[in-house]
This record gives sequence, C-alpha cells and structure tokens, in this order.
Amino acid sequence: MVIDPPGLAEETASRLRNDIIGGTLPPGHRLSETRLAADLGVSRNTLREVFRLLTREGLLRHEPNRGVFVAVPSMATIVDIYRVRRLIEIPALANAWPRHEAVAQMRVAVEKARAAREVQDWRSVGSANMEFHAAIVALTDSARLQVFFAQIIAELRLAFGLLDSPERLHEPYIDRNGEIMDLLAAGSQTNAAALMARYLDESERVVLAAFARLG
Amino acid sequence: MVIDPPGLAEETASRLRNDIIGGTLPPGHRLSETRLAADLGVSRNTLREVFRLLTREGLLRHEPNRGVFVAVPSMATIVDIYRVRRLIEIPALANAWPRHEAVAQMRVAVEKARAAREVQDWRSVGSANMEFHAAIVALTDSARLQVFFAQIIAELRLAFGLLDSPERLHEPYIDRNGEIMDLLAAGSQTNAAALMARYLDESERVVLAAFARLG
DNA sequence: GTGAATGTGTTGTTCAACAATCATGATATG
DNA sequence: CATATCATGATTGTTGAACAACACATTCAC
Repeated sequence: MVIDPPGLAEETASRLRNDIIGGTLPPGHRLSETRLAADLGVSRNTLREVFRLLTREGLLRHEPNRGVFVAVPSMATIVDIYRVRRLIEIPALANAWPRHEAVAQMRVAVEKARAAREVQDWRSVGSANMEFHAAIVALTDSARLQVFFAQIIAELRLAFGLLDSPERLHEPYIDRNGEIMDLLAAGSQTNAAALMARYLDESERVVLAAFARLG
Repeated sequence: MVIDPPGLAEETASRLRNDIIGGTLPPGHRLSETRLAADLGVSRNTLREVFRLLTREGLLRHEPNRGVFVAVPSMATIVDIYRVRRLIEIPALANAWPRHEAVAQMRVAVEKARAAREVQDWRSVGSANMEFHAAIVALTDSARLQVFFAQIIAELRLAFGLLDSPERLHEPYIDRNGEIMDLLAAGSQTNAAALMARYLDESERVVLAAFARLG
C-alpha cells in the first residue's frame, strides 16, 4: 500500500494510542479486528501485533476468544500509578544533577504548558505536563525507567480521559511545575523533591475524588 | 495443530524465554523466522508476535529488515539494572509490613535456595534467588512494579548466562537473603533495607568485575 | 583491485482460509 | 409464562502462501 517503513505496526500503535488517550475510543469499547483493521488501513495480522503492544502497555484489555477492549481504569489503577510515580519521581529529583540536560526538557515542557494555557487548550496542557514528568524521569539516565514510566503516563492519561473538567485537572500544576524546575536548577534538589511529593499527594487526591464522583 | 488455548503465542514466548535465559540460544545469536517457526511448531505470524513480546522485555533486539537477535547485555545494561533494583527493592523493604503475605514467599525462596545448594545445583540456586527478590517487590502490592521487575530480572539472568562460575555468583547471597528475611519478619525494616543496600552494591561489583574479565 | 551490477535469502506485510469459540435468538419443554 | 436446549451467525485464533523491499555476498566490468 503506502510507503511506511520502518515499523508500520509501531506507527499504527501510535495512531491507535492517540485515539484511545484522546477519547475517540472510549474505555470499555470493544475493538473488532476486521472492522478496525479496515478503518486503519492495515491488515488484521498487523493489527493483532498492535494489540499485543498496547495490551502490554495497559491501554487494552484482552479477553481470550472474546476480543480486545479499551481498558477501563479503576481507583485501584490510580492508586497503583501514583504509588509508582512517588517511588520514581521523588528520588529522581532528590538525586538529580542540577545541570543535567533533562532540565532543559523540563523547561521546554513548562513553557509549552504556559503557552497552551493562554489559548485555553487544556488537552495540550495535559500533554505538556506529562512531558514535564517524563523529563524528570530522564534525570535518572535510566533507559528502563524511562520506558516504564512512559507506559504509566499513558495509562494515567487514559484515566484522565474519563474525567471531565480538564482545567481543574491540569491548570493548578503548571506553575508548580515551574517552581520545581527552578528549585532544581538552583541546586536545591531536596526542596524540589519535597514539592514534588506534595504535588503528587494533592494530584492523587483530586483525581480520586473526581473518580469517586462518577462511580 | 494441537489444542493449545489460551494463548499459543504466550506459551511459545515462555518456551523461547527459557531457551534464552537457559543459554540454549546464546546472546548475539540470530533468530531466523522461518527456521525457528518450524522448530517451535508455530507459524511465522505467531512467532512474530512472540518476537514483539520478548523484544519489549529486553531479551531480544530487533534490527529493521535484518532480523531479531538475542540481546547481548553490556556493562551499561548491568549498571542500569542495578540502579533500578536499588530504587525499587530498598524502599520496598523499608516500607514493608512485616506480616505481609509475601514474607512467606521470601521464606520459601530461601529454603529452595538452600536445598539446591545441598545438591550443588547452582542454576536452581539462581532461580530461587530471583524468586526471593521478586517476593520483595511483591511487598509493595503494586501490580505494575511487579511485572516491571519481572522483566528486569529476566534481563539480569540473561546477563548471568554470559558469566561462568555460577557458584561464586549466587552462593554467597543465600544466607544473606535469609538474614534480610529474618530482619524484616522481626520488624526491623530499616536494617533489612540497609542490608539489602549492601547486598546490591556488592553483587553489582562482582557482576561488573566478571564482565570486565571477559571484555 | 575498486566499484557497480546482479543474485540470493530474509524480513515486512498482506490476503485468504479454516477450526474453535462465543453471542444470539429460535425452538421446544415444563 | 419461564426456562432450558439447540441451531445459527459472527468473531477470534492460527495457519499457509504470496510478493515487494531490503541486506548481504558474489560476480563482472573496467
């Protein structure tokens, strides 16, 4: 068909991932292999490879002989995700080298978020926030932690999709991210880590509350 | 062909994983799709799904248009793995609930290791040691951490396969694992965590030295 | 001998097919 | 009327074959 190397499967996975995170495919929705393959313009075989990928990442749920469904995050999911985030992000800041190249990525992410706030584009604000946290994990220089964290973030965004009012979900943290970055750049890793701890606590509370409200 | 549900791909992945970790497929070895598919008795399509799985886990390396190879761990791999282990295992012990059910799993693993030592079965000693550390991660009650850690452990075992003298690699740690477990069960999480920190430092040193010796 | 053309084998992707399984609704039974 | 049984259709699980794109080795020309 069209020229697409390398990795049509990976590319299709990206596309599908966006559809899932973006809310086009709502949680719980069933994905028919034949129909979706036709829609995406790939073969059923390649689509199955994509399914494996995204199942591994926690975005899809696979029930044998029944099909694959968009995963439905639960409160347990949220709690687990925040536990992992605490475990990774706080030490990442506490042990960071203030002149690590990832600090630049953090700065870019904060600026992106602020720009998106100007235009009231809350979805982009969310993306930028996630990039910020990914940059924090990049401080560790651990390839494995970074890909693991990317998965976690994707799952979290899926959960966010269930919630409305993305403004309340993201806006309060834009400037706090800026603070964290400034503290780190100034060499006070300890304070940056402490602020991050507070951020995670508060964010988790808000998300859980929003979840409870739509039980 | 034969009746095999559910998940012939997953099952084949297990089989291949053992062949890789067990050393039947040595690091760097190239895996031909057609030939391996025939050997394993599955179709090429299914084998490709398996490849995705194991590539994701870090056991295989995929070079576009060239094929898949058994991953060759480097010193950077080791360093990264131990960084992750420190990040996960030490807090897991420090924050553990001494009567968590995973403590029983730790005890079982230690006993398995001691039994295998009697028979000088060092490969089994290695397996039991890994089970011990997996049990430590189970203390966190985090599903995501546990599957992540399982991957890390698989990669580490792949690296161990490159090294000879499995005795020196595993024997010294059997009783230390027992100590860690005893400390935790007795309620001194802090001491258990400290001992684990020392264990990781020493183990990493030994493994890196062995690696350097075969450059 | 160096470089270009060619050949061979492998991967990347698709398609078509079939058995096994599940969902649904119709039929029969109490 | 309610419920259990069964037939039907749709979907998944897996396979095999096909072909283009690509990598590597060899040959050929100069």
